[in-house]
Order: sequence, then structure tokens, then C-alpha cells
Amino acid sequence: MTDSPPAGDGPLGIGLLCFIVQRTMEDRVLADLAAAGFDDLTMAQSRVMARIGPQGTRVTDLAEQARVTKQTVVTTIHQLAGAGYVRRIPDPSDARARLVVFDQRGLAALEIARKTEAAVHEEWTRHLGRRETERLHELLTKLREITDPYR
Amino acid sequence: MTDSPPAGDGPLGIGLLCFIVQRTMEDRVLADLAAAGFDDLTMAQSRVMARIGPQGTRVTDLAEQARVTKQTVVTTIHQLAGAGYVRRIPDPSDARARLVVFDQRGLAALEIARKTEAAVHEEWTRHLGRRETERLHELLTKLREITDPYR
DNA sequence: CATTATCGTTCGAGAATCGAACGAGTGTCA
DNA sequence: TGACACTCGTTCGATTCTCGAACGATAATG
Repeated sequence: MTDSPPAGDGPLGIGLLCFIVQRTMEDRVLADLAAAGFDDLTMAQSRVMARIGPQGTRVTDLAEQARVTKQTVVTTIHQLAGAGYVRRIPDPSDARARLVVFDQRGLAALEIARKTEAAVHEEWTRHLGRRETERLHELLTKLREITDPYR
Repeated sequence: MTDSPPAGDGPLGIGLLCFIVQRTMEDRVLADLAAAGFDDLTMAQSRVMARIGPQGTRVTDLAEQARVTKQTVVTTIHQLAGAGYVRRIPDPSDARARLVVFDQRGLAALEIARKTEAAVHEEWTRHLGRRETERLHELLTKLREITDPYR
């Protein structure tokens, strides 16, 4: 029973509520990406790609952030690279490592994703109110301090 | 790029933050279940089982709540039934449907899951404060109004 | 320099998920 | 009542996702 079991008829737990919110954002972004022509992106690929930083990110770090193993990331990055979304460059600071960076197609997709995310955030802000949305963001950020093992 | 892309170095989006929180709860519950002897439960199985209500839940409803297809739920329920966690009874109100209900082993697992969830919530409350945790819960519940298509 | 740890990778297998289609039962409405 | 469209759970087949184990190359430690 991963997450809060709603087997009781009481209110949903925070974990389950977070699932709903997170999944909604995922679906929205993925839908908009598909509509914009990036219809070859899967959810698994998207989840990994979303963790790539502007200066590039190591496979190991991507795995930690996305909560999957390195093997999974390697596979996913291979797919993304083949589709022109990312490419790998040597890490200047470590000859063992390689940095996964956005390629042209990836940057274009990133732009769409950013816009969608902003739009969804706006929707949420309209529903909750600006002040309350900020509060929610603050609380989640504070909660991250003890829930994100890789901070 | 499912979820908020942190490619910018700014703060994480609400979607991504929710992922971290939700995943943490999932991991904790699953770990405690495994430690309590329910080590045959996978995350996918747990996610579906967590949606079973006290009076039983239809396959279609489980699919909607867990955000997977009916086929996936059928497969998962088949596994869970084989392991003694759930069983299927006819739905009195609809001869087409069947209700998935907890079996003995499922109830035992549910108890563990409930305890763990409560313990994690307590941890979070200690970190955020009682008042703030309630606020977080309220905000997420309110956000659910527009993010849960199957409410 | 020797040893230990980390990085990315390959291989192989298992798990998870979906699309399409179907029989059984329900709801609707002329 | 009867015809038609819809829903429910299910099966089959295929694809995707994910992991465990292991390895060479490089880094860090002493």
C-alpha cells in the first residue's frame, strides 16, 4: 500500500494528494509536448529529461533525482540522444563521467514544457489565490528538506 | 519534460516537489511492509491496492484512481489475489462488475501501511509544525478539486 | 604505489503497461 | 417490449520500463 491508503473513507493523505497533483502536471506537459510535435516522448523519457540542468547533468545524478537506477537512465538517455533531444559531452572535471546536455530538439521541447508548466501554475494560482499558492510552494519546499535524500 | 523542468537553476516547481514528497511516502511504506514480512509486494501492486475502499472497489475505478488502464489493474489484481491480499466478489448492484476487496493478508498489510503513513505524517508535522502541516493538507485538498479528474 | 570507490556501460531477464478486441450485462428510448 | 449503444471485466499480444550483476576505465585514499 504505497502511499496513504484511502481504504478508510476519511480524507486523503498528503502522499496521495501529491500523487494527484504531480501526475496532473505530468500529463498536461506531456500532452502539450505531443501537440507541439514532440509526440515521440514517453513519460519515462520525460521524467529523466526534466532533470537535466543547464550545464548538463551526470547519469548518476539523473538517476538519483528521477529515483531510478543508472542502468535505466543510460537506456533512456540513449533513446533521447537518438531522437535528438540530448547528447553527451565529456565532463571536464572527471574523465570517468559524461555530462548529458540538451540538444537542439531538447531545448525546443524544454521551451514548450516551461510554458505549459507556467500555464498550469497560473491555473492553480487562480484557484488557490496567489498568496495561498506561494504558501503551498513554500511548504512543499520546506518539506523537501527532509524528504529529498539527494538535495 | 514531464513535470517542472529544473533545467533552470531556480526553485523547483510544485509538480516536481510533489513527486519528491509522494515518492518518499511510497518508499517508506513499501520498506516497512517488506520489513513486516510483506516483501512480495511491488510498487505497482501497492499503488493499486492503496485505492481499494473498505466496501470494495471496481476494477474500472481502481484504474482511474491509479491512473493506469483497466488491463493493467486486471493483471495487478490477479497477482494480488494469488498472493492472498485481495479477492473478488460480485457487485450486488451490477452483474457486469466485480468488487475487489481486501483479503486477510491484505488487511494485515493495510494495518502496517496505515501505521507507517501516520508515522511519516508525524515526522513531517514535527518538521513543519502542526498548523503548517494542516495548511499544507488543506491546500493540496483544495488543489485536488481541479487536478483530480475522477473526484 | 596499492587499494578502494565511483562512473558509465553492457547484457540479460523480469515486471509493468498498453492497444485491440470480445462476451456478458446494463441503460436508453422509440 | 425490443433494438441499439454503452459499460464492465477480461484475454491476448506486443512494447516499454526497470533492475541485478558484472566490467573496464578513472578517481580518491592511504
